[in-house]
Amino acid sequence: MDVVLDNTDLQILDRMQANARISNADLARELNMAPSAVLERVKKLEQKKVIQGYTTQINPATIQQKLLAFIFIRSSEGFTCSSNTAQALAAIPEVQEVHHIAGEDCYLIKVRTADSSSLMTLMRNQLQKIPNIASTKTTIVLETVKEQQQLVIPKI
Amino acid sequence: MDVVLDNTDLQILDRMQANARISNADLARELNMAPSAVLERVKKLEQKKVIQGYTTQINPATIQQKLLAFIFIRSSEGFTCSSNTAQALAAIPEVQEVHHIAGEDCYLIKVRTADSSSLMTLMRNQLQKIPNIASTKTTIVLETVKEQQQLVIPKI
DNA sequence: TGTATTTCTGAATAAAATTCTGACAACACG
DNA sequence: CGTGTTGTCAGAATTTTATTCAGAAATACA
Repeated sequence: MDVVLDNTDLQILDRMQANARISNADLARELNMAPSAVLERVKKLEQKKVIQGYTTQINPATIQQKLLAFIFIRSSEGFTCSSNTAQALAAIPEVQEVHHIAGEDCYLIKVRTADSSSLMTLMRNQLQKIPNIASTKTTIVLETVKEQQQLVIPKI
Repeated sequence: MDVVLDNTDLQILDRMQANARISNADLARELNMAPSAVLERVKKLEQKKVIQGYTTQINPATIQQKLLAFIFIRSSEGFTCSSNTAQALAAIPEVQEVHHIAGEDCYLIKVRTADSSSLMTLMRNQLQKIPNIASTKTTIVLETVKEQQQLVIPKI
């Protein structure tokens, strides 16, 4: 059940993480392999769910998402963090991440909105209407220095 | 200087965010346009930096990254959050996000490691050696419910 | 209304993805 | 040892796609 990745797989993942749209032919050239061999590996990585998908990174400012915030959410006393709450949070498009965390708070979510006023609107109209949410603690991001998944290649 | 995106652009971004490796031909079919027209738009979105890149989402558990944590970092008294500190944080591969935040703390970082012991090692050997870091406050993620950038399509 | 600009279609060409066949190596096991 | 199995790979053939281009349609604007 455990997925085993050799050095070639890691090379492929490393390059595809940096550029998901690299052509299979280019990838093959970089690895000095036949395109068919590389393609076969990529397909297997997809099947084995090592590769979960390919996404396009969009400049948030250009799509009216200039504000980024992290919000800690605490459930009402006596309520365990239910998966319903998590699902309700995840259903909101502006909510880009939902993490169930250890400690007193229940969830940490990452939210993108146009500006601070639309964040307020979101919190009033969407978050507060989700059952069992007792309180929130918001952290506003002033500037993002790095935001990128990066492969940590194990020593061979 | 302001980038203007029409409905077609948003359709393209929406589909490419869901699958960055969709073929230009398929995209054109979905939008009922000629491939050349779609390709032209994608190239422009790249030039205008609306599209910042294409990445592959890798299942963290398969590459020995089973632990996810958020760490709040506070600078030493009397030190403003310097960009040097941010750069030092960003240079660590396990540190996947670095946000400069409002409030008493300076930075919020997102870290992925194999397990809690390797997180401890990272904090001792890497974080604590960065100058001007006074204290850290760590939040361990138990379960991630959602983690995906999602396009918020404006009403047309 | 005329003109410039942008965006599109459709066809041609170059390049790439995909499929397939068979070779080769590593391995398990009788 | 020999044999069958499995997994990986290269190379060629075929299908599909990316890319380029000329000109038509649409749009903006003076």
